[in-house]
Amino acid sequence: MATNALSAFEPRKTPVQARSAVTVEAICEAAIQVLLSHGADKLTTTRVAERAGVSVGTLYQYYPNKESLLAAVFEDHLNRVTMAMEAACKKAHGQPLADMLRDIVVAFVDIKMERADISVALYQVSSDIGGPAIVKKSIQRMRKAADAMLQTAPDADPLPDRLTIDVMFAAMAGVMKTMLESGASAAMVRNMRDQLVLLCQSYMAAAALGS
Amino acid sequence: MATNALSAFEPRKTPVQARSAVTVEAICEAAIQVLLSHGADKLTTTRVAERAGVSVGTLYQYYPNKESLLAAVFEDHLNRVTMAMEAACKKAHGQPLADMLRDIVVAFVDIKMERADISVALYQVSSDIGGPAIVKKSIQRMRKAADAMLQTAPDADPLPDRLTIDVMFAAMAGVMKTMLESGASAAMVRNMRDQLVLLCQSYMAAAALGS
Amino acid sequence: MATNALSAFEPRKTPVQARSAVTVEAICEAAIQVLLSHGADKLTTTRVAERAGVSVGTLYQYYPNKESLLAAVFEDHLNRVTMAMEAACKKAHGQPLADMLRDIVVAFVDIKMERADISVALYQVSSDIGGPAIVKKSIQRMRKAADAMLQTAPDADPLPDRLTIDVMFAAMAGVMKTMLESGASAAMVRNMRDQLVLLCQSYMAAAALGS
Amino acid sequence: MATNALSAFEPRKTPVQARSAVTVEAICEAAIQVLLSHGADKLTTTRVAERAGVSVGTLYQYYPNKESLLAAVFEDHLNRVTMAMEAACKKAHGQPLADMLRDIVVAFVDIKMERADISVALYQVSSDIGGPAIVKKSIQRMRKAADAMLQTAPDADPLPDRLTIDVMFAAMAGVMKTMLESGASAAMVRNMRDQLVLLCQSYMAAAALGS
DNA sequence: CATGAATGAGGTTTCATTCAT
DNA sequence: TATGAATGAAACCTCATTCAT
Repeated sequence: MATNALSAFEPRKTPVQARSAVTVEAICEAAIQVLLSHGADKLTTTRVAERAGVSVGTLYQYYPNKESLLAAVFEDHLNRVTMAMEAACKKAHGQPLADMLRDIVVAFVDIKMERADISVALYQVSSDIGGPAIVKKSIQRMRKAADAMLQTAPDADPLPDRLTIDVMFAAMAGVMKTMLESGASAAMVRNMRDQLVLLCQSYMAAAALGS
Repeated sequence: MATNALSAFEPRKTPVQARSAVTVEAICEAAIQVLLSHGADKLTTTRVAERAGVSVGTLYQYYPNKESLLAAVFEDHLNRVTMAMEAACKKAHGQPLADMLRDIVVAFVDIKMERADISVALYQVSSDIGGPAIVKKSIQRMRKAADAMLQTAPDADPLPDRLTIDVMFAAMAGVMKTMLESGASAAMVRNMRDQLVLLCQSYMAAAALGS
Repeated sequence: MATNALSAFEPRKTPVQARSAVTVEAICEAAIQVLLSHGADKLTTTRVAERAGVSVGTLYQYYPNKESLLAAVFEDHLNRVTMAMEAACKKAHGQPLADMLRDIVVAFVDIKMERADISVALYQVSSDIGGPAIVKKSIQRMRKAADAMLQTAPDADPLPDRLTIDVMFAAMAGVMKTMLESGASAAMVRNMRDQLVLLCQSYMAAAALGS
Repeated sequence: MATNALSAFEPRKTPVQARSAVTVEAICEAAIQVLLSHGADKLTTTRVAERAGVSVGTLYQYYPNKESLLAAVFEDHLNRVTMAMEAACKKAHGQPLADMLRDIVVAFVDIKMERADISVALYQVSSDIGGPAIVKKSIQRMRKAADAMLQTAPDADPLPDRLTIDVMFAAMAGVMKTMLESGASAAMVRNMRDQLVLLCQSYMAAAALGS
């Protein structure tokens, strides 16, 4: 069912030729640019095509409708974040729990800040395109990676359960979102990141005791 | 500046007569209903008026434009949440820190769940109506109430700083949002609430030590 | 099923105010004008609205889409024809069969020629709007009226069966259509009409003998 | 004038090579398939090319535009019908009038039913491509063949005039169309065919007496 | 004050056609 | 010759907003 619902947002054709790949990339990038400069409600397919330097028709060759374009951009962004998190989890295998948590928080904040503008812009369109459903898939991947990582921690005993991990990620996302939307400075972000590390570490420790 | 930007969203006239108050209430409620049943992008002023049982013209007597209506609904919801939190903070004066945190987390989760549908619905329109700005005001009030509360805690030493409190609230909001959007059951919400209590308590304790 | 399929073509709201009725009439008339002057494929809702002296939005207040507008015009025309035929049938009650047939052929040709331009124009759009289904309803009414009429004929023995009547009407329609599309002169139409009378009379007589 | 107007619909190049002939045939057949499965307004050149297993570009090598393709298909169909009728007329030379009429009605119904789907499908596009003009040419050929045939009838005296023949053909076409559009069963078609024979015979006999 | 018909700018989407490869 | 990516004019339709009644 969820799959069916999402199918309407799937890209129309996969670019096989070099020319096409460039075009698709340009369209996605243009969508982000327009989102940033005009806002979600002023984002029109015509404007995106214009900014991408192609005609509207071309845009519609690759995306069956406006929503599918935004969903693709959204998914792409989430994909980068998720992959960065997976990499961070893998890299942290075998470390003590506290170090693990520090590393993934840092990785999360870093990847988000790297394209902070996009993150903020995409919050705007999330609801129009079945954002929560896409997020859910991303969360599953992250949870899986975190699980695998935690099992290699020498001092994670007992292992945190699923709920604990989900709550931790949700807290991270929430703090990050608030921070991004408030337009925080680099220094503030650093402080916030440290707090987030502390939050995760203390919460995980407490959760271990409490269970 | 922020004030000017927001002025466009202010309601047009204050209902002084009983009849008007009823009408305004009906319109707001209708807006929520439409949001829930049709989604943000299918919400039209005509549809809202229809559902409220009045004509479009009447709607425009009370709200100068669509955004002001949505902003009013959004603000109203946030107001309820904020007031509930202020009340909870006040009520918890003088208690030990852990109890305080438990109480406000419980209050937060309860008030959000009370009209969970509205919360979810409003996430959709938040960005179109300067949501973050409205949220910021709400956060300020909550921080103020929390500050006042914490100063009466016998065991809060040192007092948590502003960043700590903000991070805590942001974490709470993030976890709550994820939970609401995942359509969690009552039982899951209870579990999540307990986790959130744990999170806040452990984080506050750790923050006190760390500073 | 047929009803459901047609429901998409139903007018959107019934005009209750005097102003509206005028508007609706203007739109229908404009649709015919555009059909005549530009042809079916050049008929756009914008053009129709322009010709009617209203805005596109107004057009869409009364018809949910282009097809429903054309279907309404089509149905209206068919209605006039059908009513004229019903009247002619009724008027011919009690006459000898040959006179009956002459009268209804004359009535048919006359009513079609009266707005010959519209008839021709509507052939163009018939298929886009479920024309055959609408026609079927009209035929049923005409068959019923013809049946009632024939039963009062002193010399119709045996009474023609349903197939015979349907074939006769189909033949009439076919001849009429060919004639209209060939842009025949008034004199040619008169001749054709006489032939059609002859055709119906001879066919009915033969059918009576043959059964 | 008519010639000029039609010139835009002429095929672009005559397929001289075997490969081309196959391609053209595939395109025509695909056009019919699309017409049947999607309807006239959903028929796009791209879709036709797809179904034919060639690229749009190739389609445009053989037909200068969409209309010329449809016109070609239409004309081709009419051609088959006309040729079948000419053959039937020729074959009936020298027979009594009643037999002649029976034979050509049977031939007409048979050839139409042979590809009933195409007939119905083509009614849809007839108006977009100057259908009546194409039909007129076909009718002329059929009239000529019928004339030649009738002159060999031992019992056709006086010979029916042009109007009579035209009316007869128009009646045949009208009855056939109504039948096809109503989706009649094979049995119904047989009955209708018998009626049509009767109609033509009686009408021709009456026309002979009346003149 | 309430109504709801009218407005029309502007958004999304389609599709016949071309042309560089 | 065949391909199919690109084009962009133009179609359909929506909906926030106004204003005469």
